[in-house]
Amino acid sequence: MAYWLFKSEPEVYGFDHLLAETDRTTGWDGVRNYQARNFLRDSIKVGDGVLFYHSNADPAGIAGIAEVVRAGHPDPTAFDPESEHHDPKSDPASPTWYQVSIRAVKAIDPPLGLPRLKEISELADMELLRKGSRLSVQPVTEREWKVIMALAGGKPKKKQR
DNA sequence: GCCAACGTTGGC
DNA sequence: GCCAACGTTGGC
Repeated sequence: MAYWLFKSEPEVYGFDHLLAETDRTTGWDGVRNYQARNFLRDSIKVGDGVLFYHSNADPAGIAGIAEVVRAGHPDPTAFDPESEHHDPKSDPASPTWYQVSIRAVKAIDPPLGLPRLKEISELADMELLRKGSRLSVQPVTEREWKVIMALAGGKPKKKQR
């Protein structure tokens, strides 16, 4: 069991889109970065937790929780000439690009905004918060996951301000 | 819209 | 293999 953060622009595909899918499930296609591809192909397993992050958004932040329901398999959009993610260089016999399938678990509404996340000292080392970080599929530690779950639970705390 | 940070491409 | 040019990401 491991934890991940997936980025998406909500104007393109937000957590609401995932909730609207059949069985709240979709293939996470279109990833065209090798480091992210390696996670999708090799590391992400059924049952892993996913933080659904809205980038280029107002507000930018974690908008939902999902779970992995299918491990890495070839991304069909790479072979589809109609797809904007088509990659003619990818050979179906030895695919370049992979996807996993995820299912929505629950929305975080309102999202956990980026400024809020930056305030949490236990999250200071998150890949997401590193300056210049662009990785669209990234690992999250168990500790970070638990902290975020607690924040997402929305329970009032004494120290809240 | 700006621009820093990053990844990829291609000439050499 | 080096690295400049270019395109993209993503916060602000």
